[in-house]
Amino acid sequence: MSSRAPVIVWLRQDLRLADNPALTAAANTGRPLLPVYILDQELPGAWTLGGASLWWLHHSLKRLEIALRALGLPLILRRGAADQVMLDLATACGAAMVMWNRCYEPWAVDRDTRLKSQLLEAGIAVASHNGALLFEPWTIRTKSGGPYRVFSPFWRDCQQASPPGAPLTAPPHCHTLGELPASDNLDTWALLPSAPDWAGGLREAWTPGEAAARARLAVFIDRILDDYARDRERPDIDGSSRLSPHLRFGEISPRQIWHAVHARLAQAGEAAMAEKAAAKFLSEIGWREFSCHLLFQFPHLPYQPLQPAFADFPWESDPVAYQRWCRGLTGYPIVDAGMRQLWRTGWMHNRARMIAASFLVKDLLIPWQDGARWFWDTLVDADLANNSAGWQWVAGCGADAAPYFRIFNPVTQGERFDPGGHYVRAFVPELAKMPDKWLHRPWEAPPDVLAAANVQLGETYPEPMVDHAHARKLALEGYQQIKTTK
DNA sequence: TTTTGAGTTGTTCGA
DNA sequence: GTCGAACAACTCAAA
Repeated sequence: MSSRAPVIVWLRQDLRLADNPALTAAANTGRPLLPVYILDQELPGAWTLGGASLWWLHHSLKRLEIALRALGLPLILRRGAADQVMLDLATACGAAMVMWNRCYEPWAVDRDTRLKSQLLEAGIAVASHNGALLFEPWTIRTKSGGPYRVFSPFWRDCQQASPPGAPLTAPPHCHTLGELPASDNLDTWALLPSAPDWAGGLREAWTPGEAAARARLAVFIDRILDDYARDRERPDIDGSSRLSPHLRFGEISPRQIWHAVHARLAQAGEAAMAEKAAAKFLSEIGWREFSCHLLFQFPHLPYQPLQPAFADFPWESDPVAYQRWCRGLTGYPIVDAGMRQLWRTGWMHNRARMIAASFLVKDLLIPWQDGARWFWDTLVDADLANNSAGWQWVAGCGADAAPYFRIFNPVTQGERFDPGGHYVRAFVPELAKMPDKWLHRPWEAPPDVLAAANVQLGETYPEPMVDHAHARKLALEGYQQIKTTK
C-alpha cells in the first residue's frame, strides 16, 4: 500500500476537531486525510434524526466544514446506507485505513461490526476509538462482572477507575488527496425547514458548532457552575450547562468537560461550595455515561421497560390527549411552558422535562414510549440513550427508577421551581398578566383576578385537562395492578 | 448462598 | 405555616 493511500476519518457523532481521537490518530499516520460524513436516513427502527436534530446537524456540519478547511482538509458528504456508502467510498479511493469514534446505539454497533469485517476483507485497515465517553461500557462492571443497574455504585466505580486522560488538541495543518472524491453539497440535503420555516426559535436560542460549544463551556464554568447545585433546578434561571446538544453531536467531549471542571477546581482551591457544585455537575455527566452504558448493555432500552412487570401496565390510548400534551395545551401552566419551550427552541429544561414527562405517563397514563418519540422528534439534543433512560426513569420502569408513588404535582412543582413565574410567562404568554399567586393554578383564581389578567379559561387558555388529584389515584391503582399480577 | 444496606430529582396527611 | 412520617416493598451490589 503506497503511503499516498488516504486514511478516511468517518465523522458521526463527533463533529469537532479538538479531542477527536480518530482524527488525531489519522493525522498521526502522516497519510492524506479524508474526513467523511454520511447522512443515513435508512436506519432500521426509524430512529433517524428528527426535525430539530436535522436543523442542528446542518449548522454543525457547516461549521465543521469551515474548521476543516482551515486545516487544509475537505469534508466529503455522502448520503445513503452508511456501511455500504463507506465501503464503496473506501474501495473507490483506495483507502489504506478507515478510522472512527465509536457509537453505542444497537444498530450502530451492528453496522460498525459488519462494516469492519467487510473493510478488513477488502484489505482496508480499521481502527475505532473512544471519543464519546469517559469510560467504555465494558470497563465498568460490578464485582460479579455484570453491568450496573444502579447509578450510585456505578458512578462510585467510575470515579475509582483511572481518570480520563487529558483531552487532545486539534491536529495541525494536514494534507489530503490531490483529487478528491465527489461530495454532496450540504444545501441539497435540505436539512433546514422551509415552508414553513419553524426554526426561528432555534436560531434565537442556539449556536451550533465546536466554537460555540467551547464558548458555552467557558461561560458555564466561569459564571454558572458555582451555583449549579442550587440553580440547576430552576427553569426560569440560566443555571444549567445547556451543553446537551453540543454533547449530542460531539461538538464537545465529556473529557474536555471533565478536565475543564477539574481545572476550575484546582484554581478554586479548597472552596467547599465549588467542590460540591462541581461534583453535582460531573454526576450529571455521569448520568449521561450511565444511560449510554445501559443502552449498550440492554439494547431493548428504547422499546421495552427495564423492569418486565411494567409490560403489563394498563396504559391508555388517547390520541387527543396526547396531542394536547404535545402542543402544550394541558391546562397546567408549568407543563405547557415546558412543552412549548421544546416546540419553540428544540430544548426543554431538565426540571420541566421531568414534570412534563410525569404528567404524560402518570396523569394521562399514556405510554412513556410515546413521549420519548415526541422528544426524539423535537429535541436538538435527542440522544437515544439519554432519552430512553430518562423516560423509563420517570415512568418508574427504568434503572434506579423513582418509586411508583412518586408522582409530580404540577402545581407544587411550578410554585417551587418557577416561583416568580418567569418561565411560564415566557412560554405561555396568554397567562402573562396572571399574578404569581394564581399563575400555576389559574382555574382556582377568583373571577375578577382572571378578568383583570384577560384570561378566559376554556377560551384564551385551557381548563386543566385532568384533575391531578384524581389522576394520581388512577395512576397508583395502575401501579398496584402490575404489582399484584406479578 | 445468604444477608445486609442502600437507593437523583415527591407528595400528602396529620400533628 | 412547618415538620416528620408514611407511602410499600423490591432490587441491586457487596460482603
